Amino acid sequence: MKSETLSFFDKVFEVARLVPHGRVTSYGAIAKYLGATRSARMVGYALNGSDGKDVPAHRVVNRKGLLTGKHHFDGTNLMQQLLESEGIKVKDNQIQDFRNVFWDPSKEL
DNA sequence: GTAGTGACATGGC
DNA sequence: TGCCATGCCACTA
Repeated sequence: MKSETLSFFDKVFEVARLVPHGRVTSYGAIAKYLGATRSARMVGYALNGSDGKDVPAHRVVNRKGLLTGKHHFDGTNLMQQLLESEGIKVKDNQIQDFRNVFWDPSKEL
C-alpha cells in the first residue's frame, strides 16, 4: 500500500532521511521546518509508518532528547543501540549531550 | 462532516 | 527539564 499523496507524512520522511549520521533531531524541529510547529505530534505519528522506508526514525526524538518512540521500534533497547552505534550517547532512554548531537533542519538547511 | 486519536510542545508551579 | 494541565494539527474511521 503506497499512498502517493505527498502528505505531511512524506515530508517528515524526507527530512528524517536528511538527518546526518551521528546526529539527532526533534519532532518539533521537523514540524517547524515543515511549517507546522504545532503538529509535532503528527511527526511522530508519521514516523510510525517509516518502517520499510529507510527512514532513520531512531534519530528522531522528542524535545528533551528522550527516546519516547523506542516502544514502537522493537519494544526493547534497539533504538538506543542504533544511536550508540552512531556515536550518540544514550543513558536511560535519554540522549546525553543532546545539545551537541542535535541537528536542526531549519538551521542546517 | 464529525469524532477520536497521537513517537509532542509550551507554559505554569 | 522536576511534574501537571492545556493546545495544537493532520490523519483515519
